[in-house]
Amino acid sequence: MSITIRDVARRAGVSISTVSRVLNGSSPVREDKRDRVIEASEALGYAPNPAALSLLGKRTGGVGALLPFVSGEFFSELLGGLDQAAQSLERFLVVSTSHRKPDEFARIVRALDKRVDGLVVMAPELDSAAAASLLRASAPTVFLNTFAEGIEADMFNFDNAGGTRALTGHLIRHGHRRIAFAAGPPLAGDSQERARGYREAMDSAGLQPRQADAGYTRQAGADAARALIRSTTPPTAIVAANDECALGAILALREDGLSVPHDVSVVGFDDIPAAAHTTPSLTTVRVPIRDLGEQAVRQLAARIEGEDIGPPRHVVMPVEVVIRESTAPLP
Amino acid sequence: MSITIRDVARRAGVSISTVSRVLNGSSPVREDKRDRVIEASEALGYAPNPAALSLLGKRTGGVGALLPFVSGEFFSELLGGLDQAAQSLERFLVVSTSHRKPDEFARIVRALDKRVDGLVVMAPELDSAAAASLLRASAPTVFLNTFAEGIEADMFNFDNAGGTRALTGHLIRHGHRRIAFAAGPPLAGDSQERARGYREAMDSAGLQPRQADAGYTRQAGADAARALIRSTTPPTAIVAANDECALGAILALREDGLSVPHDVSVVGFDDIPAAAHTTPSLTTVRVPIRDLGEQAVRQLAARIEGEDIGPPRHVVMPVEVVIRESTAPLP
DNA sequence: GGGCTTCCTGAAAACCTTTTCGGGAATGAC
DNA sequence: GTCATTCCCGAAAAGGTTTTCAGGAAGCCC
Repeated sequence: MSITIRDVARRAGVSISTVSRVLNGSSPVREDKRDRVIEASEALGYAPNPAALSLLGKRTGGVGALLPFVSGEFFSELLGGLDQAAQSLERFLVVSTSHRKPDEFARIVRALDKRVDGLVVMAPELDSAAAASLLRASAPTVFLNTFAEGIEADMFNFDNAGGTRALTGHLIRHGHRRIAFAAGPPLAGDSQERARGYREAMDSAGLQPRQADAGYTRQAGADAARALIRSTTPPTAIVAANDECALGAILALREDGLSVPHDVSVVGFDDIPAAAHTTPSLTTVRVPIRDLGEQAVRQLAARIEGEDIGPPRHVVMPVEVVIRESTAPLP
Repeated sequence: MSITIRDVARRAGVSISTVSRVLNGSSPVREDKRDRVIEASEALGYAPNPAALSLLGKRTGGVGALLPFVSGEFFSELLGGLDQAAQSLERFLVVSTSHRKPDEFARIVRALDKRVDGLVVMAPELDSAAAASLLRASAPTVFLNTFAEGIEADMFNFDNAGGTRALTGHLIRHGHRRIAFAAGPPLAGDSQERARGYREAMDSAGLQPRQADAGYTRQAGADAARALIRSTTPPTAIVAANDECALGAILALREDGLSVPHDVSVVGFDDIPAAAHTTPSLTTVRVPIRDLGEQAVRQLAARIEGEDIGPPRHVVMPVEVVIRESTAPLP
């Protein structure tokens, strides 16, 4: 059995109320008793039972992170950011992954709700109705990379559209005209935003957009690239939905005997570590993943503490184009 | 306020005991009442308060993971494995990172202990005394990559020594004689094991081992490689403590105008994703990180359930040498 | 029909802590 | 010396749930 406040009280020869008062400094206690309580508490290594605190409606000290999944370099960076902020705020992180099905999502939220003081939710495929029902859960919630309209909650996003717009513009300035977009999952909000940025850049240059269905995986990128390149009018550049997709595309192009960037330029999104170390290194958009995680947790913590930080904020974090070897001017 | 068992009882017109009995199937309840309870419970969307359960000494459904840190590809894979097993066992994952200081470590363990049913601890730098005191905490514990002798607990490790032994042997068979080892953190058990495997292979070939202090980071690998290569008898091959270290070494060698593998062969350890995608791709040892995480959680869950799975097991998981481009026979 | 068993169900205790309430002692004012 | 005030501190309630205990009703046997 573990040590309870009663053990401390017995050893110090006082009541449990007095122990609680000393340890929380909630009201004055005569000096001799206070000393005895402190001595007993330290000798026994007492720590309050978190379950009892939580039952009393006190803070649990936890932040919950609900992520679509957890492997891959993107998430490893994100987790690093979440963890760092949690550490510095003396909170602990409860990570849970939701495997897309909406009812499972609700179940996990309910289970998590009581265990933590607040939730960081990343669910790009979440729609507004689902997000709204989520918010009825009592714990404060911050959304990451989630594009639900009309939701009264803090939301932190990258400038997805701005990123692909800038990348596509870069290709256009390099003389490319037939630029295709290998799209991500159709239901994901960030994916839709990236598609929008691409289309806007193409439109404003008077070029015809051309979209192929792909996804956020290497396999999907490879398949899409093969389909594009074997079509009657193959593109000279491919804007991929993310880096994984771009890396898959490059692999497929090379297998077809094409050179990147000589024959085809390819760009990605996210700037995962592999983007810099692959050959050719990948022109992409650097997103401040780590920052995103950190800021989200800090904002959440502020809400939890009940600080007066105004109405919910919708933050769009700037992204940065990184030019590397996978793009070249059209000769 | 959230819905309690009392709300369900009121709506169903029974006592809270009856509600508990129906929902847990702990003893028979007459059919009409049972139906009413189930109806009420579903209509209200009732879910038991985890804090109350935990207070009663019931399971919390959580698995705690205590890791040295959380970013990097290695940990992302590990987390993926932990998460996958936790998901399939209907448990949730509480992740906490311990930033090495021993007292902080103890603090986190204490805080985590009551919130979860068991702990997966990865602490390569943990010594036996610390591990033993950790085990006095009541929750079942499984150690990962931790080398504490004489500890009565489940431990899952890779065959670290076997891995470097095999890699070093590979280099020796390729005609290398001057093979140096860029060592990892001196206090980490896995690091010591890798050093041991290297030394054993060198000894049994009658070669002189040569060790340079490095670490598990690129920077450390680069520094060590520079020092080695500028010495009077530079090695023709470097065995690095892990992949990050190897990648750093390769970078430094190239900056010095040397070709890998033509002038110097380099090998790593872990087979992180970047190892396959870098140029030259890295000869290394593939460790079943994901499996390790999965198995650890499964073993922990079995202990928690109190299944009769015999005494603590010390599992050494086999590793696999992956030959790629960063090694070549000596001409 | 009376006594005994069986079955079901409600009351209450237990888990651990914080906080409110009330009482007792000490101190100060007159 | 008496009364009022202040200061401490212990008892008890509350929070949500499971489980034990005990009691009531129904069924069975003779």
